[in-house]
Amino acid sequence: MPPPASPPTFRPLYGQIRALIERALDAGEWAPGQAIPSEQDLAIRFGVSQGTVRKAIQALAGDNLVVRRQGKGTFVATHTEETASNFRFLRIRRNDGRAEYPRSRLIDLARARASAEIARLLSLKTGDPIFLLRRVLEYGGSPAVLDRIALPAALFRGLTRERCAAHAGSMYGFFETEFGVRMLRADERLHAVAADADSAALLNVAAGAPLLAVDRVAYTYADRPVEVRRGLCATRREHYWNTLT
Amino acid sequence: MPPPASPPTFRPLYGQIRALIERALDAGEWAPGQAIPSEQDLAIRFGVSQGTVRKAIQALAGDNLVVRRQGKGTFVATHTEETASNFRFLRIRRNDGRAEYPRSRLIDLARARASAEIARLLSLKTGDPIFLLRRVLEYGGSPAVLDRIALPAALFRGLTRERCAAHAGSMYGFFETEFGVRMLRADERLHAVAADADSAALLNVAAGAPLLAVDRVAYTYADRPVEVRRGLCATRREHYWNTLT
DNA sequence: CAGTGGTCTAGACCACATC
DNA sequence: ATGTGGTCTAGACCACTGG
Repeated sequence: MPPPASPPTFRPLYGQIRALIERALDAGEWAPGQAIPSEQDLAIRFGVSQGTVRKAIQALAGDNLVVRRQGKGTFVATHTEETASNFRFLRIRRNDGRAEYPRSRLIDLARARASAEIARLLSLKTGDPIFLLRRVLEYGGSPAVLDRIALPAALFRGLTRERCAAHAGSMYGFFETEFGVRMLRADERLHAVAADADSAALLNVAAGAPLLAVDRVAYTYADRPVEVRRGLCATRREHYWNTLT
Repeated sequence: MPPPASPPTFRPLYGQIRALIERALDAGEWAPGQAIPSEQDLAIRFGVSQGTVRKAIQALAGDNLVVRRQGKGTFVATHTEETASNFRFLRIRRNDGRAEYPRSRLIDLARARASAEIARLLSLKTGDPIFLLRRVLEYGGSPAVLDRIALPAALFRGLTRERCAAHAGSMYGFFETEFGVRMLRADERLHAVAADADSAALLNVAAGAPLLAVDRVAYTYADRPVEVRRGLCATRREHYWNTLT
């Protein structure tokens, strides 16, 4: 008979170093977009070899928590760059293949209290204060996506319609810069639904038209959930893309 | 003035080794599910160090072309295992979270000629012979997905309704075992559409009901396209899931 | 027990960016 | 010239598997 399933206590050194660096990132020791110390410096700091630090950093880079640039250094990942990292989590593209980032238009912003469902997804208690905001993404002036976004009020103190509307780029860049909330990962579930009258008007489609509903929960460090959103996408000129491996 | 943009000719050694191993995989030197030679053996064969072979193999493992198992060896990836690898490319899950693999039911199978669109996607010429098949995926006896699948006839000689219906598991396991065609990667584009009468009947929904349309092109080694399919999913009890990083 | 992949280290050198 | 990350090597040892 086999032994009674001894716990898998083994944890490689580079995994522990990775956790230490990740904790430092979470604590804000280095700002988004800024360089973290060199491999050599971190090796001295943690008392391990450079190769072990390298494996730790490469694991972090694999999860997009940092970005490595040969000859320059390793940088804390950010949503605020001019490049594709700005819209890292945007899976909506134009059908014709034209590379174009959408324009965001705020519809409304309100304080509210978390429903049981929202509370569960955000690890809050039912009735905890949240923000609810709606916005539309437009491609070439035409509305394509209507997002309803729920945020824990505790993490977004001072969020106002004005500050929100003033920001041109991506939502997550805004969250990162203004509130220090960094989105690292998100889970999505997609359904096909019929447009209700309200959404249909905002998306400029007929009521009842088929829409792509994208339900997302976004997480920051240590898998703490910090956003729940539902996006409704009119897939006339746009689509949701994905690659399977 | 800077030099006129010399071509980036640098290619790391482990990348070249990776390409050599990949070519051997493509040539069928080792069968799916079987072990490839050990790192040490491959290092001798290619005249490089074990560490370089390791990096090459880890790159292949990262793309799911092989699977590494500590203490056992490195194995050619397969779609025919009892585990999750059987339905590696299936992104449809039940809403209630119950882990359940669907049952596949063949609707029909026909020879046809590639349309311009299909030919383009499969790198064929318009009019080249293809197979067109339709099947339904059922969860707990209820139809959830209707797939229309186009395959180049040249790669699937001898495909018949009987052989197709006889196979219980995943489509790609069937393709791998019976025709030696290994699906390695796929691109998907999702739209929301209204159900036509035919699809609605097969999916047991009302005509005009919103459906999730999943358009997929699947590739084998060297990015050769070998399948085009459109899946129509009634997302009542199921959804399409994705993780963003 | 032997064989496999996994970890850790140390050193040398390469490619890239900046000064 | 210097400092960064990237590659390549060599060797030692660890964790896991199966005979």
